[in-house]
Amino acid sequence: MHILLIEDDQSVADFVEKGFIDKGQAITHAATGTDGLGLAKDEAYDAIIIDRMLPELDGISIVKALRDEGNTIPILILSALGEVGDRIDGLKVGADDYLAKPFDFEELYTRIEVLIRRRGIDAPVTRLKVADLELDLLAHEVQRAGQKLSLQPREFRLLEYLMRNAGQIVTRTMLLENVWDYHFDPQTNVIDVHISRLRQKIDKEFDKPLLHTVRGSGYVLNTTY
Amino acid sequence: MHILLIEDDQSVADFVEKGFIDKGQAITHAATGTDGLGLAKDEAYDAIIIDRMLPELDGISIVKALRDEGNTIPILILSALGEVGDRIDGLKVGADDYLAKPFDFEELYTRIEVLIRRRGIDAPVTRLKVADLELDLLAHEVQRAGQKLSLQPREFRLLEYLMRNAGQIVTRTMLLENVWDYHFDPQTNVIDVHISRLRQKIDKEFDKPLLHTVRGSGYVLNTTY
DNA sequence: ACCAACTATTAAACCCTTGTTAATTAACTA
DNA sequence: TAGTTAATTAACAAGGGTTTAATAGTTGGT
Repeated sequence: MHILLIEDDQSVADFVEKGFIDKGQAITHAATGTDGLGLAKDEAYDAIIIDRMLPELDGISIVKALRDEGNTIPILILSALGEVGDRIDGLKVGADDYLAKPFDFEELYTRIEVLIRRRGIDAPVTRLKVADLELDLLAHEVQRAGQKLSLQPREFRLLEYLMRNAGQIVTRTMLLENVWDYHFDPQTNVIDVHISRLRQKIDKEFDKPLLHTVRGSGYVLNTTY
Repeated sequence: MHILLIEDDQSVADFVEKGFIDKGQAITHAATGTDGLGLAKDEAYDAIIIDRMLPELDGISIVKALRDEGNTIPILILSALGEVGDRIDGLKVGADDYLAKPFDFEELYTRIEVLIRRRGIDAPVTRLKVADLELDLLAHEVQRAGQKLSLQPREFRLLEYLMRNAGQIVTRTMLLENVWDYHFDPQTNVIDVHISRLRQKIDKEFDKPLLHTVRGSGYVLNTTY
């Protein structure tokens, strides 16, 4: 995971940074609210830890700014303020958790883990991604390198199955069972035909082919096999 | 929202119950872990507040039991234990938040609000439901009263649109625009034909019809119009 | 290098979905 | 109640997606 820490107090920042690094996690530190907000907007972090009291742009304003533009990233507010009212308004404007200073690093770390875990649990997979190939299960849309591709229903199901098993060899029997709902061998080359058509759409016009043949076994979808 | 409180200390329970009632929220109180776990499994709550120390079945075990069977309901642990290690292991086994006694009610309430809010943000709509009719956008599956129905692609889009606008009158023009992507009048009765076909599948074999005609205006999907 | 087995491509046949038409039935209005 | 309009449904036709089948191309082993 990759965390963004927005904290002006260098000693606190060092303490938190060291902790995450020791855990083998990536962390980026921004010393001012303005810098932090910029990073939060541009980069893709898994969660943000924000100090409530910051010069120029304070923590609450950063949370508000991010939520206003539809950003749903998990946010934990860090603060020295002890009053209940103060604790609460960070949460009210859209933060997900609050921790009072001084805090124990293990608790901070666990709370961050919980926030990220919860996000993963609640958000079902609606979009599959393999390299620059993306499949949106809700919109029923496929894109490669940003450009839309129009697939037929069966091609879509085939690609979905291949993407769900990306990196693993998918046998003909697996395809027959899961994409065609056949529980017998049709004795024809239906699969070959559809693989061929799929290739023309997802690989033909692009540099690196993603759909590879594993002779004697089946197919794999992967960047490099 | 409807909260489940599992707490053996009657004075704490009264305090929390009164707070939620004052906020106009529903709350159910279980005095033992066993009762609480039973309720959590049977009823559909929006969140659970569990005391960590309980006779017979303790809080941690309840969390573990629920998570083990795949229940993802938001859980907040309440406890008198002050040690960091103790605080953390509630979170580790699957709780979403922890609050130490004594606590301020406003903080408890806000934290519960946050847990419920986060769940709503992260979970995109992947399943539409109108009465006993359910449509799964991801699996592309339709069920009524638990039994699968197989719809054609256009029928599926039609039903999806009707369900997204359930309770509201949907005009022919709206259907033409949104289900057929026609921006003109085809001068035929395409819609009528598809409505008819859809009715045969979703209403014919069932007691109460859900798809109603609003003469001169369009159609409505609803239990009682 | 050759052969056998496997895979890829193409074109045509087939079948299913969709849209049209038209006849029937129901609902509203005078 | 008759006349008119709107809605329902069955049958047909067209178009397109899917499968088949035939042909060409690869790969790996001897």
